[in-house]
Amino acid sequence: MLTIGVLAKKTGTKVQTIRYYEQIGLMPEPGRTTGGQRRYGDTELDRLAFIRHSRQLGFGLEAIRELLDLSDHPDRPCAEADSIARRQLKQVEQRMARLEALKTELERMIHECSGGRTADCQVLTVLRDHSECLTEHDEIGA
Amino acid sequence: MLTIGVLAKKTGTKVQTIRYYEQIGLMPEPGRTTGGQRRYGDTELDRLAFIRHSRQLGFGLEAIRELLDLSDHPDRPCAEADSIARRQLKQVEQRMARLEALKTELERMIHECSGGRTADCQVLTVLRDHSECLTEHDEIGA
DNA sequence: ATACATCCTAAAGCTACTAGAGGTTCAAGG
DNA sequence: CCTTGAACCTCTAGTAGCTTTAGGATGTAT
Repeated sequence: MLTIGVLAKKTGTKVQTIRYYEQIGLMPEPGRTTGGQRRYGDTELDRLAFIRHSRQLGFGLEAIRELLDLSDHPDRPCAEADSIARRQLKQVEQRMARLEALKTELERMIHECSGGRTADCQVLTVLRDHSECLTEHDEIGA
Repeated sequence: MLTIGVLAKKTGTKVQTIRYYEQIGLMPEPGRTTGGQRRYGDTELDRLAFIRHSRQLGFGLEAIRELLDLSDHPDRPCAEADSIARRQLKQVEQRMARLEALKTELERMIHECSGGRTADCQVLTVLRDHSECLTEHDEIGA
């Protein structure tokens, strides 16, 4: 039986995050000691590891909820899991494309900065006037 | 003199967002009509355009606050603006590197999925067991 | 018995907005 | 002058995914 602190360490999660996952129903309510402290078993350890690993791969909590649900039903076709993963991949690719454009623009800004007074600073000039931009970009909702 | 709605359209911002920027002190309190409606001039238009463009390049609101401040003092050296931009570039590069690793892993997961039952689904298997991963990755705080 | 790390709950804070409720003002047309 | 309807106003709450804080209670080792 693991305390919440040990579980946290084993999975690289913060204690509060585990309680948060419980609160939103992503983790089950575990057993408690007579004093009211949570005690976990291996099932919960596996589940939390799954959640954390999915988070590391960028899946959102709702997607993870679906994946966990699929994982609990071994006999269903896996097409759905596949499509969730594909969706995630598409998002990652989109984010990368945006970041690529930003990177180019930032590099150009920095490159052109002559290191003088802010009045002549290219960094600020570019920010002031979008038409100075050579690349299209629209992050913000990225 | 511009109404908040016109200013919003010109800068591609939502009306509420402009009010929000005012609330957090990023935009100044503008003049008002006798009826209490906000009226803006070109100074505010420029400032908002600067903010929006900076956001599009991924700068956070605090960084933008600093950049605006520098922009207001043309005689100071621009080293600071330069370093803010470099910081931002570094962040973008880090995010890209992380996304690259995620992309690789997601592609592998999807590629290996045979399309059968969830019991054999590679997508779920990989999520279950981090040691199945071939790449290092740690997004989450990305 | 006592010390001290760890645990508990509940509520607020974070980023950067967005959305909604419920009411007021402005500009144009009749 | 009066009405209509779009756009404005404030205030509050909600979004994701946690983190932080406050103020106690518990568990374990000595």
